[in-house]
Amino acid sequence: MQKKMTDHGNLMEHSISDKVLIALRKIIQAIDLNSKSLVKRVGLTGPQLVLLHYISSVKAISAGEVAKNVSLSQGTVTGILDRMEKRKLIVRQRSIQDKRRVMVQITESGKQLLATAPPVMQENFLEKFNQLQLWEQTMILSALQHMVVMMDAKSINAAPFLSATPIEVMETKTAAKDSSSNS
Amino acid sequence: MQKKMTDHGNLMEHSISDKVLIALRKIIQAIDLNSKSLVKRVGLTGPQLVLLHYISSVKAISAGEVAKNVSLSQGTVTGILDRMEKRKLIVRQRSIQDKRRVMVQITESGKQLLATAPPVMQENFLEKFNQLQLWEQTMILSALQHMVVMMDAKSINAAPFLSATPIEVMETKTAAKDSSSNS
DNA sequence: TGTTTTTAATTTGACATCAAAATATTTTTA
DNA sequence: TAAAAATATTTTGATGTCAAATTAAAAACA
Repeated sequence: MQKKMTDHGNLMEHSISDKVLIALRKIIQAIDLNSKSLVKRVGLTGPQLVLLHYISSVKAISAGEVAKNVSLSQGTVTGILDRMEKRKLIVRQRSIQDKRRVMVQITESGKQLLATAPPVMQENFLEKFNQLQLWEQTMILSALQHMVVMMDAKSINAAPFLSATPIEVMETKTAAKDSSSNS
Repeated sequence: MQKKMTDHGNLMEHSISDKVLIALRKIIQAIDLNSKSLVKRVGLTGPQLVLLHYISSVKAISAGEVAKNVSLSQGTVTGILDRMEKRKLIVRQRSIQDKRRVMVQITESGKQLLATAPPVMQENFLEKFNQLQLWEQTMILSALQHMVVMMDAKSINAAPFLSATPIEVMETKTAAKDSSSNS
């Protein structure tokens, strides 16, 4: 009666892996909630903010590069850019050298909005996290990274949530057959 | 010139908290990818599978209870149920005692599908996780739970991803008043 | 009894997300 | 040069997600 069945409380015994997944789910929802709250506070969703940050960190970049660097699919990025363009936070312009490409740039009003925007991640979280002892931070990180490995998340090359990590414009030479793309 | 900081003080190089967030993102994407791969393998998405598991574990349950127990919003559940009903994996039926409520039940073909379905979470992950030493599992769990607290995830009461943990209709709990819903 | 409030579910509208298909434009090849 | 292959983006179609609005019914109230 205590092991596999719940008599009437929802307190059935979860296995550790169950608990892990529950925690994971809560984290995911927290992130999602934060994105929704961002909309109200800034009028931008989390993903939009991530993209905008990234775009603002380089002078001009192609849509595909953006997608790669924030690790979203091209189609997803197209949609997000659409919305941001409609609101004049960014501009798109076909490249003249290569008319397949679409270059993206942040606008003045995009910059302004960005200036007033909170970090992508909950300030709340960052504050608390940064107050932890270094060993604690490290432990959490390593636990998460262990999770990543176990979940066999492909090499997703995810960009961070909050800081717009450039990756350096690289507009000069993307072509050719660069063979050394290992990491 | 690349070593500077952004306006908001975010480091260009990844801080630990950045890395935490990157890891988190990868985990989220892994979960999502798994859901997408489920569709191909079983024809059900992750959320659908979670719901179906849950529904199969009780004789009949209202849509709202389902939502509560898998911690999704009512509207979300309505949509998922719509799709599953269309595919005859479940049936919906208005309660006679209380015509606001909609009772949900799994069908035979739902059961059959479920029987062939893999766990909601990557088998891959579970296998690896369960091979870990207990202390390692515990450490990971506690790290995640620490994250949850820091993210101030409201009490979400999330149901586990994979095991359809009943919660057993909990009729006695909710209201002390009406006791005439014997089913 | 009738009115108000509460509750359950669905609808609506907005967003994110992906794979796959469709377009447009190089680049490569024959 | 013309045809084929590769690349960059957008579209399409399906799903999930939520809050807020709506609809229906029950409960509380006066």
